[in-house]
Amino acid sequence: MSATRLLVLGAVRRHGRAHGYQVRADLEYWGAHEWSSVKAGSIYHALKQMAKQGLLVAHEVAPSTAGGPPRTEYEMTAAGDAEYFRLLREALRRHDEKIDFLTAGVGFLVDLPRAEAVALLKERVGAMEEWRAAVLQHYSPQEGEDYGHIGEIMRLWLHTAEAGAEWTRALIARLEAGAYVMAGEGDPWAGVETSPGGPDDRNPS
Amino acid sequence: MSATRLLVLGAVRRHGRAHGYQVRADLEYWGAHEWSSVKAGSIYHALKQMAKQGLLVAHEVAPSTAGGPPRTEYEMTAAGDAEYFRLLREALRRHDEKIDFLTAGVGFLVDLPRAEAVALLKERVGAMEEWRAAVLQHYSPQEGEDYGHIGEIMRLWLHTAEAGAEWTRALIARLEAGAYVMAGEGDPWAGVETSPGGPDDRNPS
DNA sequence: CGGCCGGTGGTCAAATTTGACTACCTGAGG
DNA sequence: CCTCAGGTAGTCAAATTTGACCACCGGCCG
Repeated sequence: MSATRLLVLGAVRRHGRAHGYQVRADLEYWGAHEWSSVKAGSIYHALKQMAKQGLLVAHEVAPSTAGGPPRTEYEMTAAGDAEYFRLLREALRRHDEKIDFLTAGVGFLVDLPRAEAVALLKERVGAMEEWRAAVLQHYSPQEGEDYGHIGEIMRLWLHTAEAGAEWTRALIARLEAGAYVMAGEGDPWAGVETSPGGPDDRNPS
Repeated sequence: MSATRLLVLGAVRRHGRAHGYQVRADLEYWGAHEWSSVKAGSIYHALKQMAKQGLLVAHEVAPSTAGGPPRTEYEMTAAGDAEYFRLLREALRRHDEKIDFLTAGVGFLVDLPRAEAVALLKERVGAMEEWRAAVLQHYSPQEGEDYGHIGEIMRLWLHTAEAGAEWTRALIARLEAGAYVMAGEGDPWAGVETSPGGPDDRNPS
């Protein structure tokens, strides 16, 4: 359930067929390096791995148009498409995953039909509320107990979760009000560029 | 800059000397499995690795008090202590790290003198505010631009960051009001248990 | 024309994480 | 007394991530 696979599958799917560098460039353009530490190396690894697992097919391709070593193009398979949607749904549904996974899911949100996206997000909110109640229950100091500064951890998580729930509710409202073009409503990616230039790799922090 | 190393170093430090299972039990008791996916395997790896790097020294020890294979105890070195504080400071200072790293930092907050902790947290808030301004600047839609649903990613991050900043400010206030016993003020860990029992490993999700 | 800078496309080793698995001992129940 | 559940302590292979590095090409500057 990693963000990497979702991002890479999503990028390849967008083009139908893509080589590693193109995926890399897209992710860079989408600002993925800002919120999801996906390094260049992981992309090539993920492509190879997923090809081995039948989620993609690899095509060897001649030395390329613009200098550099020969490149390999990858194409989605039916299995890859299924896995993509499985990951996408998990990303939106689960509240107990790393935030970069959710973020990647949001990036591909419009690949789902509107009703399903809303349903998944509502499931998310519900799970967060349950979780919140469970934490409060478990950590409410009983007689003579004192969690000391450890209580701060709980506060931090409750605070973070509350913010996440708020954002989710707002997104649901926007979707229900008809925001964005979703799957089955035309081309969701119209107007949203993929990538004009290449990535910028220098000075990786 | 991983949460694992900070957690493991912190746990060993707490006991002065500890074997892998003890660290594992502590983390479990602290609820670390709830917020920081640190798996048992990683703990043993981290211990060995850090021993190899001179942050810990390994002592071979006889078959143990309570059944099971012989265990290895690890002890902090001066270098380990320095690394611990380096990680701890980074955890509190950086706003651009994964949340489990921050959480681990909070767990060990009281190992720092009060003034330093407050200073680090203030640095954190400052950095978040700058970051926020930069994002808003960069993503304010110009003439004819439309980020479409990609704007949701930015909203999510701004929202999350805002919640983090709020929590941080509140924590600073509590610290300035004298909450908790910090380094140099007595025993910060008085009353806060380490671990009474063992970890529970079944049904790992 | 020579050199070199930056973009292109990728490989590689090392570190880390993950999840399953092993092996031992103790105590309770039959 | 036997067995079996469960706690104790850790290993291992496979997957993944990280960060450094390589090789090639086009164009620009002097």
